[in-house]
Amino acid sequence: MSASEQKGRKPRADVQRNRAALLRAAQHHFLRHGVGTSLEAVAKDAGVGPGTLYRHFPTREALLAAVLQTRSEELVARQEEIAQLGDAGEALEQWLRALEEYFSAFSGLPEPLMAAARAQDPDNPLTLPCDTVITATEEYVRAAHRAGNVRASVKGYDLFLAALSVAWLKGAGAADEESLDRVRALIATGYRRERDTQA
Amino acid sequence: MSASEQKGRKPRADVQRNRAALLRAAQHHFLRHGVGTSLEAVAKDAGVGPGTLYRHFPTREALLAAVLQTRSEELVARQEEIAQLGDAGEALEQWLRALEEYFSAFSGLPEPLMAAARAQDPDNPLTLPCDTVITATEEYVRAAHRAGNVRASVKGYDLFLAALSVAWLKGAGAADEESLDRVRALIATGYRRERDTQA
DNA sequence: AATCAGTACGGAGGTAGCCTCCGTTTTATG
DNA sequence: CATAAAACGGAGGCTACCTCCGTACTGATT
Repeated sequence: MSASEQKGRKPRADVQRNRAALLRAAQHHFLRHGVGTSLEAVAKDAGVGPGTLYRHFPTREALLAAVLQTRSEELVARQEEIAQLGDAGEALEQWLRALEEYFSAFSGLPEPLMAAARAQDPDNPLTLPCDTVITATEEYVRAAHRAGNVRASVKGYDLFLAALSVAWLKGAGAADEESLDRVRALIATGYRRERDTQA
Repeated sequence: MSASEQKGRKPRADVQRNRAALLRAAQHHFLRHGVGTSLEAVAKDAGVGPGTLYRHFPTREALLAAVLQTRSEELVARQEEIAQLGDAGEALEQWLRALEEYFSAFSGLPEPLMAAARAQDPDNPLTLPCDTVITATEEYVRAAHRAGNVRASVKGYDLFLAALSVAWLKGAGAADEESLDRVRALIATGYRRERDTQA
């Protein structure tokens, strides 16, 4: 018993079934309609009543965090790939790109993530993943600092915010890919340390 | 008769009265609770029924645009101040700062502005102010390009998006002023053309 | 197999906000 | 003062949120 398991009773079958159905339905709806989607619709789609949904996931954030779990695992995988890279500057760049994709998983996701990042509310289920990526970003920045790839004034949290902003721009659909690429380049130019200023 | 006035009948007194009361109440509520505030509460506060509110302002955006009018005028005033400046780079910088403040007038404002900027829907009352500031930004960027203060790859629309993003960060309350300042600096470093790379 | 107790289910129902429709009231005008 | 056009306002239909509690299900025990 590592922590909070095996209370002596086998978990009920319907609980697991419903939880899985809810997660499946929720992912579908979040993808299709963004994080603001109707939770009642999710419940109906999963074939359960609203009460069941709220028992499993007391808040929208709880459901979101659970659905996001899959993406978090992808992010970890990306980190392992990135670890293969020799160049710390390149690693940071790829990490920021991965972050941005993570934040763009569902339209409207940046909003609650930001709220969680700021509030540091231990009851918010998004706080944990949020803190995790912030810490990771800080480490990438630290490495890039040591390698001299990034301006000294740049902090990890700043780049977290920048990635979140770009994801917001993307998710709100306000910008075509070209504009987004130029904004990304703008930010990259902003944090990179000039070693060879090309012309 | 310039366009659509003086239809032969004097405008009713109650119409003007109610409109003014609605605008006053709306500004108050937008300031206090953000752009997502309850419109019914606004109506009640203005002392009118919901029907009256919706007759005057058929959509939330219409009300928002009307309330924003005052701020737009402030922005024009800022433009005149900025016009006094000799340096195009300085002018651009101040304009972006003014833009950011404009976008931060109410919490949640960047969202509908972005939607309006993208959709180009002539029925959306926010499209006009949005286009206006985009055009103005493009002009400041053009001037700064000519003066050699800004990288050639940077477009006005990019900086509009950047200002909107910073306003979003600010309004969502996700960042302390220090972080925001560093993000602003990051962006500024990104668009400025390096002439004297300070050490 | 049958019972039992604990757990989970589900949907009814209270709350809130959106927006519309239409009978009533206000208003400018002759 | 009479009249018609214009505006009012609130009732009501809708959707979504979230909770509460009687009922149903499930795993354990005998």
